[in-house]
Amino acid sequence: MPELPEVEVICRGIIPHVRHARITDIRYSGKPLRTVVPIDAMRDTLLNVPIEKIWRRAKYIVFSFANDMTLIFHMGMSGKLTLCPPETPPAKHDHLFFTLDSHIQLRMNDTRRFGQVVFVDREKSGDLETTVFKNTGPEPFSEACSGSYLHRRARSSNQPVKTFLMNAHIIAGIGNIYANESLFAAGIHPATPVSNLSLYQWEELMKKIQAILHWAIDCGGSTINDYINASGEQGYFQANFKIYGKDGTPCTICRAIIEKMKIGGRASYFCPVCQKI
DNA sequence: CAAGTTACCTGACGGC
DNA sequence: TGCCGTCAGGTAACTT
Repeated sequence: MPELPEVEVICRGIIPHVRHARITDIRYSGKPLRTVVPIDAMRDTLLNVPIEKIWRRAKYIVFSFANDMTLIFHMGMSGKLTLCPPETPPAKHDHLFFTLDSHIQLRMNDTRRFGQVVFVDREKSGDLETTVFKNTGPEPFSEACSGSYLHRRARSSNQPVKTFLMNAHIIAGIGNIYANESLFAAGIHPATPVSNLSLYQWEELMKKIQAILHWAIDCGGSTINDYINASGEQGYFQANFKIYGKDGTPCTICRAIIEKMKIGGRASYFCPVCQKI
């Protein structure tokens, strides 16, 4: 599921059902996630406290409570937040169950358990950007995340551009799929050393990144309405993949056969004609 | 010290 | 059928 668009879709889907609600009960499967689940702190401080605000930062979903405590979820490779009636039997890999006073249950399901839940105490909650997110790069839709910003960060590096885009310390929210798709849209070979790219190329790439992320959110958004009923909910964007997973098939632009290579240990797809180093 | 590798975990898939 | 290796949308801690 979870790159920026998927996390954004989950977030938008749960907001109407969760905002202003209070958690009345928290249960935990006991299975370890990527980091220790702060079950005691959650039970001690969050029960019956209104949830004030829910938003996305990078690939994280942040819940802030009326008592200034904050809870942050990361979905890892396979995590989801789902809503269901509280009496719904636990599904395989449901790990956290938050019963709400709105007679709904928010669940975190995560097959591979690379996800995490971070509890942030009152003292640090006020300034997440300088604590939890101090090493997280700017949001792709923000002013700070411009072509010139990327150009500057790339100056003294020979990293492949795809690895650079997937580095959350440089720019937030881009994973393997959207790195591949954005580079195809921009006509840039994923192995291109970042120092080779001109300011103009960074500006064009940044526009493609934003357009593709917006498009993907809109596609996922079409399933938001029935999110509460959704079992195995999916966005539509995979129907629009132009390069990810398309090795061996013709490029939609030039009909050349799409190739696959590993870059930084991750599957990378490119058109050998349209994407130049 | 930038950049490559490993570790965390389950499940799906292909080859034999 | 089943056993094995490989791979999967992320990230941080390692090593080189």
